[in-house]
Formats: sequence, C-alpha cells, structure tokens
Amino acid sequence: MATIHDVALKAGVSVTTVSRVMNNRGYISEATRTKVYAAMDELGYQPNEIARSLLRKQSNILGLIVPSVSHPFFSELADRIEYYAYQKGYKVLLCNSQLDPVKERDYIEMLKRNRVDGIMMGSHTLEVDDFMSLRSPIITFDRQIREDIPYISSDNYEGGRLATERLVSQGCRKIAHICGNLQLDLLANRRTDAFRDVVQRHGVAHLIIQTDMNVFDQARYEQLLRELLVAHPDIDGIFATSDIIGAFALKECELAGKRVPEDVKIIGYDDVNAARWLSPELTTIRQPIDDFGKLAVELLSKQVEGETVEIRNALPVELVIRGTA
Amino acid sequence: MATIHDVALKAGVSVTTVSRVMNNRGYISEATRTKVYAAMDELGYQPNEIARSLLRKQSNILGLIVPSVSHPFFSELADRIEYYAYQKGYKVLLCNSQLDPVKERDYIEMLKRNRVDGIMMGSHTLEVDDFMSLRSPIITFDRQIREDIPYISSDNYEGGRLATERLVSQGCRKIAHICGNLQLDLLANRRTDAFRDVVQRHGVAHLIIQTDMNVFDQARYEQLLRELLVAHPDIDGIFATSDIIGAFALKECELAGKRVPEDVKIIGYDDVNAARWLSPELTTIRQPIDDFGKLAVELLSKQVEGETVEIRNALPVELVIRGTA
DNA sequence: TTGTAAGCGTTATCAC
DNA sequence: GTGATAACGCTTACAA
Repeated sequence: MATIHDVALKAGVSVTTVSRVMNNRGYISEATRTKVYAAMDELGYQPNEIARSLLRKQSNILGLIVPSVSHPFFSELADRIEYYAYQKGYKVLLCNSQLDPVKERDYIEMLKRNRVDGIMMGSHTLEVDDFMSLRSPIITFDRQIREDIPYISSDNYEGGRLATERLVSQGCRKIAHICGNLQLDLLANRRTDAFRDVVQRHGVAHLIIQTDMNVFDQARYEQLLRELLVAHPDIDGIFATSDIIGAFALKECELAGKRVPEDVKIIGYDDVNAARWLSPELTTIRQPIDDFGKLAVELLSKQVEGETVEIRNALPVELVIRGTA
Repeated sequence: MATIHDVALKAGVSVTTVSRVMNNRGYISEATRTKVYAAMDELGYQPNEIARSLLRKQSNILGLIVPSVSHPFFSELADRIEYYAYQKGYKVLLCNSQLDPVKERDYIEMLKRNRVDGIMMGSHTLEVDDFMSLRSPIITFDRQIREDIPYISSDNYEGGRLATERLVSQGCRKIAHICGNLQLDLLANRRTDAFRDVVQRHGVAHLIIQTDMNVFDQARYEQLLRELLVAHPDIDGIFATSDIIGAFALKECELAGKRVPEDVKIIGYDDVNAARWLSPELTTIRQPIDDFGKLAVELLSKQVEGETVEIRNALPVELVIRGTA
C-alpha cells in the first residue's frame, strides 16, 4: 500500500508538503496542491491512520463492552452508539463479554493496549479493581462502579412504580415480578424496590422471582415461567424486567390456556422493537435507548476533550400502553 | 501512560531486553526477567498495540459492515463473529451502513485507512467499484460482488423450496410470498425463484410482494401485511423472507380475526431467537448463523495468512417446524 | 545474555 | 511556500 513517501516521490515534492495538503495546513501553491492530489489518486493513496494515531496519541476508537449484542436491548443500544459515534468521527470496537468475568477483564486490557479513547461498559461483572488502573475515560450503563465514574441509566424506580401501579389499577390482585439477579449491584434493582413499595401500599398479593441473569438462556426463561404458572395458577399480573421475559410470559400464558390481557396482564421493560412483534403487542416501560447512545458518546467525547461531565445521568422512562395490560 | 522506555529505565535494562521479555524471544536470564516483570506491573505497563501494529503492518482488527446491528439477524451474526474473532485474537470494528451508500463507502475508506486485516460485508449497496482498490481480504454475506471475492450464503433456493413445499403440503391454496427488493442482486432472490417453481409445479395460486428492503421500517411491514390481507382475504399461506416479517404477518392475521395456523399458515426465514418469542412459535427456515460467523472469521484469517480460500460458500438450511405451519 | 540503532508512516518544529 | 529532521512506541537486525 502506498505511503506518503510514494506520493511525495511521484509528485516531486517532500513528504511535509504532502502532509500539508492532506491536512490543509499552512500555505501551499495551487500548482503543488494539484500535483499532490494527482499523485494521491494515481496511487490510490490512503493515509495510514495507525501512524497518525501513534503520533497524535488518539485512536478515535471507542470500546463498547456488552454482555451480548444478540440481546435486543444491547443490539439496539449498539446501533445507536455506532450512529452517534460515527457522527463525531469515532469508530466502535465491539466486545461481547458473554458475562464471563475473564473475558470482560481480558477485553478491558485489550482496549487499554489499543489505546482506545474511551470505554462504554454495558456489562456487569463484579471485578471493579480493573477499572482502577484505567486512565482513559469510561462510562457505564445502569451500574455505579465507583463514585467518580459517570453512569447512564433511566429512572428505574419510576419505571417499576409505573408498571406496578398500572397492573394494580387494572385490577390485578396477585402479581409476579420477574427480575434479574439482585445480588448484582445494578441500578435496575430499583425497579424491584418500587414493585415492593407499590404492591405493599395497595395490599396486593405478590411474589418476586429472580432469574439468574448471568445467562440469557431462553430455555430457562421458558421453564421458569411455566413453573410459575403451574405453582401459582391464580396469578393475574406479571411485571417482567425485560421485554424478552415479557414475551415468554405471554407465550406461556397462552400455552396454559390463559387469555392476555383478560386473565393475566403483562408488562415488560425496555420497549425494544420486539415488543411490537407480539400479538397482542406488549405493554412496557420504555427506556430511551436512543438517548442512552447519544449521551454515552457525548459523555465520552467530552471527557476526551478534557471537560468534566455529570456523574449521575438518569433519563426518564415512560409507560407505553399496548395490548397486554 | 508508561512506555517501554519507562520500564527499561526502572528495570535498569535496555528497551530491547524489555521487548524480549514481553515477547518471549531470545535468551534472557531469570534475574532480568524478574526485574522487568516487576517494573512492568509497578508501572501498570500495557504495551502500545498501535505502535506494534504500525511496525508489524497488521492491526488484528476486522471490519464488519452490516445494514444495522439492531436487526436480529445481523445482531446474532455480529455476536457470533465477535465470538470467533476473539478466539483468534482479532478485534471487531462495528459499522452500520444504515443501507446508505455514502456511509457504506465512507466506512470502507475508513477501514482501509485504519489498515484492518479484513472486511466482512453484510450490507448491500451497489457500488462495486470501491472494492476494486481494496487490497485487504474481504468477504461478503449473501452477495457475489465479484468473481474473485469469497462469499458466504446459505442454500437459498433450497430454503425457498422447503418453505413453499411445506405450505403446499399443508394444504395452502393461495400463497403470498413477501420478499426483499428483487432489483438488488442478492443471492436471497433464489428463494423467490424456488417459490415460483414450486407453486407453479403444484398449480397453486400465489402472489409475490416486494418490500423495499432499503429500510427496516416496521410501520411499513405492518401496513403492507394489513393491506395484503384486506386485498386478498382468501390467502391461506404466507412465506416471509425473514422472521421479523413473519412476526408481523402473524400479528396482522390475528388482528384480522384469522387463526394461525388453522386459517392461514406462515413460514418465516432465518430462525432468529425472536422466532421463539411468538405464540404460536414461528415455523421457519433455519440459516446457520453460528456457522456463518465461524466461516467468516476463518475465511478472513486464512487470507491474512496468505492461503487461498473457496469463493462459493453455501451452507445448508433446514426447515424448522413449529406452530405456524 | 544484553545493547545500539534503524525503521514502521505520520506530523510538528524549525529552517531556508 | 517548501523541505529536513525529530519524534510517537515498538521490534529486529546486527554487534558486543
């Protein structure tokens, strides 16, 4: 592949001059400019960004760590992040931790070695120490790993409240809440707090089921829901902590001969596209995924520029009423 | 951030020695090795991969261009690609073309400037010329852009045949096929060829609807299906070219008061996870997404090593019978 | 077993 | 207006 030297040679000028026309810096005569451009596309020249990065100490690459892009929430988030990153001239390095702490740590080290300009963590392993040594800007989703690391989340308590209030107001008398692993110190746990509060205030019967969120195991979700409906046939409301779980709840209800929303009402969480693939469409709590992505890139690029940013970034949620509750 | 010089200084050796310790090359005494390691983690040293890449002329980065990772097929494909890339020591740069030719071309140039080791194209714009100048290995999904560029696809004709035969054998007498834009020269169009052949052989009434696949517009899918069911209330079979379209078909059928599979039978394509979120679960043609990802990384890494690879890579498909047909 | 120095492809600094 | 040259952080002959 052609280098700046080849271009200089062909154009009969020095590399400095070539560099100048590329970057539009300093004065250059029209004549040289034309010569250089001619040489450049004659050679199909593309400047080597690696060399530039080395010199500039900036890679213009952002690392994104998620449990798995195959999960709709993260795939939509990744999509928005890429969108805004591109607008600001950043590239996105995709890392799936598969919720494996070893892989996650490994990826963090890789990102450090590759001198990425910033890291976005959508993954939840507990190893906090690894971030300590981290010099580059970092932000997390839905997790406060340290006092000084900015995080993005939505108003989880409000989301939980909205969902539960809806279920109660629609007449549910026994509500199941299916949530992730509460041991993991996620901000998403506030949804469960709200669920407890609302349900107790209204004196509504309820139960809380923790899924082992360490794996996105569809078969497990299915089994869990099935068992739940068998063990508690009188459940008339389900508040799931993701639309995917909500979808399985819907499917298992119908399989069990229960009508939704007549017999059982269901509310999901996230409002991913898939919520509208179901019939009836899923009532859910909408997280502003687009805003998440936009803010993530913004927080990082501001830090790159040396600005300080807000640590707590909680975005509003919204109850989206559709066909299941 | 610490450099190799800092480590050398602290350990009281030369940079060469540090490099040797890092890469396990040549002979080094146990004593120096220990000293160097000590210095390294005292400084939290991480070798600069950018400098390495520059020297080695290998970035160990693979570029992945897809229309949008938010689409389940591509999100699952990206997940598998990342999985296998990681195993081989490659990183993945995520590029969403949004099916915008400008952005796609822009990304290709960007990837060239960043000297990625290979490019995987899951996007479908028509600009072929841009690949001409491409020196780095490249592979495409479901598209043959040039005689000498390897592609990965599944047996699309067989998939179309399997789906249509199933519909016919289940008693469908008027089948709608919803496919992408047939102008785009995609291998996926073979599904439509098969549909035509089978349906004609059996003398079954049919119609073919092209969606403008240039956008993943859910509202459009919805409208299209709704209009179809109104215009042709006697349709009793639908073969959709993706599970997502299949999901919308299912939803619109139920909305129109038609029972699935009793009144209308539906078959999707891809077998993404979402196919099993619906109720009834979607009967579909399974594409081996995991194998796609594995093969993609393999083809690229082999080319990096200088091996030549198979140009045509068509993987087998499979009819997965579930609840809709 | 270890060190010196050149070079990877750029850009910034300073001359001319 | 343009050109040498040093540097970015690393690896690799080639010496010692």
